[in-house]
Amino acid sequence: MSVTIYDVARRAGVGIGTVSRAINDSPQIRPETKKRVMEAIRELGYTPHTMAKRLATKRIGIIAAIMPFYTGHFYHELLRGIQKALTEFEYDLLVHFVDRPEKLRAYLDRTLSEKRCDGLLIISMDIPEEYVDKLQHARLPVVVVDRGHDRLDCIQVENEQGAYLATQHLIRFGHRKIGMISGNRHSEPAKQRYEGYVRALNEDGLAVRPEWFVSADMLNATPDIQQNDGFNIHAGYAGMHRLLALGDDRPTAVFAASDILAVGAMRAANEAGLTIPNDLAVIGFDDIELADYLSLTTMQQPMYEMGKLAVDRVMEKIDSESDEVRQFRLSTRLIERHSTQPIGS
Amino acid sequence: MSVTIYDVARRAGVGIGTVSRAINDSPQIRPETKKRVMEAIRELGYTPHTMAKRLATKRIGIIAAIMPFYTGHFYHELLRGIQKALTEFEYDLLVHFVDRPEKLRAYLDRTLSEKRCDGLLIISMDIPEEYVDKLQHARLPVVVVDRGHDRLDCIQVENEQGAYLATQHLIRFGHRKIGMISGNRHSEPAKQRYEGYVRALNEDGLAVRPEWFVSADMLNATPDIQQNDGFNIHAGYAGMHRLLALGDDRPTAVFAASDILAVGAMRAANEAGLTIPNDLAVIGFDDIELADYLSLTTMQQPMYEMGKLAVDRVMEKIDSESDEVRQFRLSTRLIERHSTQPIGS
DNA sequence: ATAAATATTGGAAAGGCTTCCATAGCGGAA
DNA sequence: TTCCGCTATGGAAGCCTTTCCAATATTTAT
Repeated sequence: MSVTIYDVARRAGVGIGTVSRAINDSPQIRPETKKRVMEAIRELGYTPHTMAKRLATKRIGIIAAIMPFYTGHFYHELLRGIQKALTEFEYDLLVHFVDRPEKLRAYLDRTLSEKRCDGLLIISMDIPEEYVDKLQHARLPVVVVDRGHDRLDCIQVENEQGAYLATQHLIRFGHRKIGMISGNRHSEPAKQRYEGYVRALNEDGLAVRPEWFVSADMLNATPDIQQNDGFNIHAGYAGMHRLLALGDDRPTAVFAASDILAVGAMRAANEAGLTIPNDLAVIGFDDIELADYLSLTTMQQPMYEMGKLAVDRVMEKIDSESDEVRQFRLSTRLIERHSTQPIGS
Repeated sequence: MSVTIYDVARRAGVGIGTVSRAINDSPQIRPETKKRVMEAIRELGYTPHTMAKRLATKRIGIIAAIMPFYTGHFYHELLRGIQKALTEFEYDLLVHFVDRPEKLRAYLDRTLSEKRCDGLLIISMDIPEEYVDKLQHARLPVVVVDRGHDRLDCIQVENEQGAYLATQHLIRFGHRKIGMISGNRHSEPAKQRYEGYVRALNEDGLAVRPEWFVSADMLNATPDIQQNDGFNIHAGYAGMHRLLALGDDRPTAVFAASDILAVGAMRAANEAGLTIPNDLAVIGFDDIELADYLSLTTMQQPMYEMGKLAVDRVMEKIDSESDEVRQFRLSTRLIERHSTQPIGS
């Protein structure tokens, strides 16, 4: 029914092996022969059968990405980096969005029981221990993105260092009373950023006051506030309210563990009649689109690079078959805008 | 090397056909035989080879989605719907983000020359005429989402009707001077929404004043303002500035062709000292996450349903092999919040 | 008990490609 | 002219399923 290499071979007066070599840019073929084959291919309108090829080569040409069902700039940029790199390898991207942890298990089971991709990118998700074993046993190349891992390859941003720099930035500008608003404390990035915040404060001998730290899980457990692991606008808003309730004892500057938290926080502050940065300085983390628009000082994460690196690494693993595990850490960059300024200026 | 059905067949003491039947829940097998086979499968740790299966069945189990590289709630929800439906069919989703129209061509060429999916969803994109022919000729099931099309199956929201209802809502609240801020005029949704806006005005005998209509392409061609086809926060901001420059002659209410435009517009209005909804009413279109947060009245698009419907339809086409072309239109719903209120209340 | 109908089963063939090995063709060295 | 050592070529075998048809086992009807 459809045109196969046999048809092409007959038409070009060559063997099927030669046709295959012509298609795959093998050096083992005379240029003129190749030309004749290519001509036959064009005449017959031949297109290679992808599945047959995959069966024969055992290469699928697909990388799967599993990621949480969050929206936002972070994933957008990450995907852009992934896509860019993948296109260069002529690989396709299979995405699977996950909204609940059980779904991750289900998907991993399916991926492991049917080989549907050559490699896997697990983004912003914690991997149940038993699946780490399964993944390693199946020898499926995996790169964990936006989370650290000791037994799997991983790529993450220097969260601790970034938070340290952000807090230091506020200290440099003369702030002594520095609060932090965070997503759920138990999430990996939240923990690391908290540590960086504390380190910067300690280094300058500033107080780490428990009441100046608010995280989403400390607030009402409304679905709004818990979504996206507590990194959402509502948590930022409610968190800031909590800080403002402290009255005169409130922080004069706030490090928000993500830009979207900062946006909610700024809104609460504005509504309370505070102007930013005069009455309150705010620094975020991520550098989302809205940050530029609202002139929010923030720590930029190299998301695009992270995506690219993740793909490069997983392709490397696919090719090498080596079991070596490598951890990558990318650094953040301070983007100064107008939500922070030297005190008294 | 790897375990195949032959190994399973030998172990279970049956033929390979029987193994295949056991795996695929064929009714043509005795329950006890099936049990024996399943046992052998477990013992050997057999997993079916996906590519071989695909070669044999000519079913790939993948739907590809091509979509623009926009971020935002709209695509988020759409993907959620797509994913949900696909999971039910046990199909995978291949996504390809496109940032420039040439890329669309390149991807379509690749998709057409190698059969890498069973069906295609083309989202929010205009399809070059020549590719319409190619797609039809290749008999690849295609559903166009968020755009109309006369020769291909398509699913879109009732843009005209939605805009009509939005404008009518403003009129009902007593507004007579109603402006509109839009993305690029040449984009399909922008055109349709403009028509709805005009229809509502005409119906009530209100003036359609050219200076009350601003679209992204009428503004400075900075990259910021042109991104996302003019449906972005910067265009909303600049557009509102333009309207405010009209002084006393400015509209008292504005229909923004998307929520994100409305957000920019509201910001400009706030900065100019106007309060919403008292000094200016604003209605958006989309119902993005931020709309709820900012209490923006808007027209909600059934994006999740759209995604689900798109998948259902493309699966239907895959199964039926019929060439029938169907157009779907989903209606929008008014979500009243606080950015609009009856005049004088 | 026996024929007829039905339910199960086995395995060859098909699906379309890559790869490997044997063979053919070629130019240059002896 | 005869070999040798390359490169280029042909095509069988292999990748792993599904499917179809023939063969066998089991029921059911008589």
